[in-house]
Amino acid sequence: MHEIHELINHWYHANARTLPWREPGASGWAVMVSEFMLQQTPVVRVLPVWEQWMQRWPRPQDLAAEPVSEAIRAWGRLGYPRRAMRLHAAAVEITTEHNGMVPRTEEQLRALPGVGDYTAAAIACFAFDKPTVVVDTNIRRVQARLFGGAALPEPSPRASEFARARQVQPEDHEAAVTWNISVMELGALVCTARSPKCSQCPVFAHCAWVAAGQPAPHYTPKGQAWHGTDRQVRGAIMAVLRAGEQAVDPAVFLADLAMQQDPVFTPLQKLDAPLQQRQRALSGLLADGLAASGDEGIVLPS
DNA sequence: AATTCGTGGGA
DNA sequence: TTCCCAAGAAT
Repeated sequence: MHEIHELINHWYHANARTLPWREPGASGWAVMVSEFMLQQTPVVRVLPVWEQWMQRWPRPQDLAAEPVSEAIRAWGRLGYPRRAMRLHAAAVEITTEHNGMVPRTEEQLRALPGVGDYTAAAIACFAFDKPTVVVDTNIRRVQARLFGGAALPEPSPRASEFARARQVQPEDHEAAVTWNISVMELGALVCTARSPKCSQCPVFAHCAWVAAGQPAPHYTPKGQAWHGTDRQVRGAIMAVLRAGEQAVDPAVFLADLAMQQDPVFTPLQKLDAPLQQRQRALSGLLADGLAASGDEGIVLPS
């Protein structure tokens, strides 16, 4: 095990990507913002948005001083805009409850909106050098192969995976901190979900999956439906709200009106969704706080 | 515990 | 073109 630790940590030092939130001077807030944006979103798409975000709101209190609508707009097309809402709420909480300082312990981080087990462990480790047990989709996949001999991890995270992750963690504090990011990076760059680059793997000779002859997955991942879903409609509505400067008449969202020539409405015009679904999607957004009812129509929440 | 929640690039 | 899926969280 000790040899595997050294091989992967050494591989990381030689092959890690240069990312702004990994720079030595990166603040806890910088890491936290990156972790929110990286939840289910690839690095390459996060990079430009993160840069703008940090430029505009270099501290939690800078974001907290603005309405949620600004956070949702600045989130752009990263997807899952509720993350922008939660990041803003977390910034407010940090400002009011933590004196503007991003908490350093997993427990305090975990209590913030939008921070689950993974994100709490990740921030504590990457920003504050705590030897936490970080378990993300990359780490789950690497460990499923390397130690479990399986092609893929279980469809959803299990307690046994967390237990194994803790079990294989280096004892040394500094080695453990590096291990978290190293295994994650290995999963992102080499031990990928589709067509892993085993020829480049530093622990090829130790891999249980390779030793087993690289068996196929014992299940087939179920795809994520998109066309015709409420999410698609919600996305179109949010795109209109983000792009527009003023309130939008609810009727515009709910009916196939001959909408203005304004290109702002093209996401809706390209939509082929029945009235009932539009209604449901809009209601959902209002209920989630991603949209609000203003005097003159639907607006981003203030 | 199973679902829901955006988006877009690559295979 | 269609399908996969990417540093998850909340319910």
